Amino acid sequence: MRIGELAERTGVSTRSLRYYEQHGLLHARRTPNGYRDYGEDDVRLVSEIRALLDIGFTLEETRPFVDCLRRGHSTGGSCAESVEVYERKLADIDREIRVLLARRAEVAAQLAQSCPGCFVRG
Amino acid sequence: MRIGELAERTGVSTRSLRYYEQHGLLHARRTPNGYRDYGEDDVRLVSEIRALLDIGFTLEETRPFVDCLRRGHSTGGSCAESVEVYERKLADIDREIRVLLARRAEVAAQLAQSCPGCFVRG
DNA sequence: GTAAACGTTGACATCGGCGTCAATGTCAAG
DNA sequence: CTTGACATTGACGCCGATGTCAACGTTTAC
Repeated sequence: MRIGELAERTGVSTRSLRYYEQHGLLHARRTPNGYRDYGEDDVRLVSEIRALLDIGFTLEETRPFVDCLRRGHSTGGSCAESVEVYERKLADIDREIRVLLARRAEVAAQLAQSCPGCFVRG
Repeated sequence: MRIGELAERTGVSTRSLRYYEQHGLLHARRTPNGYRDYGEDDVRLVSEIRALLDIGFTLEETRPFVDCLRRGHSTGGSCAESVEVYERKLADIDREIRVLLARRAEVAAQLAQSCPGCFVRG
């Protein structure tokens, strides 16, 4: 299928698809006229990428998952490297949450100080 | 005092000080030779800006605080507009935290699924 | 007089994922 | 032949705060 169809079926813009390819996450065959030619498997790959990006992964971090799928695994996460990324990501998220909680506390404290009448739930 | 001294006393780069001024948060008198000339009060203003930026406020959001100080209040947060920003910020942070928690859950779930042996604390 | 240290403005680079426009090629339908 | 939908590559814009460099003026100390 051509890029337009892949875009439509995955809900990803053609711009993004080319971007993914530019970064080596997607490989497209070319038809004689130079058009990109994708197979059914690519729908899966793109879906995996999107799902991960939506959860906050960077494009780079999706690479192990894509590689994993391409190696024939049923899930992008069933490879050691993917698991590592999962765990790093969990740690990242936890760190971010701690930062936000600390920040929240600080803001709440300052608010309480400068506005004694303001109640802050939490 | 000149910009170098203010930078040193506040721990803020001269680049940043000029940036704050460019965005109307700082006003500097000029000496005859064109150098910026700051007063003691400006140390306070800059400290307020930095403190807020460090807690995750945008430069724009620090404006009410600066204005508040400039109007003679002892604290940047003791004005109605500042309190509003505080509250908006708290809401923002809470929203971000919720997003991260949801994200964390999702990542943990996927990890658990693709790596049944991996334990995830939380 | 001259070097060092400081000041000035202006402009480009960063980061990430993508929108968007431009200039141009391809192909199917009328 | 022409129109329109689709494809190609390349490049700029965005967002926010700041680093950094350039090219130049000022002050201080020797």
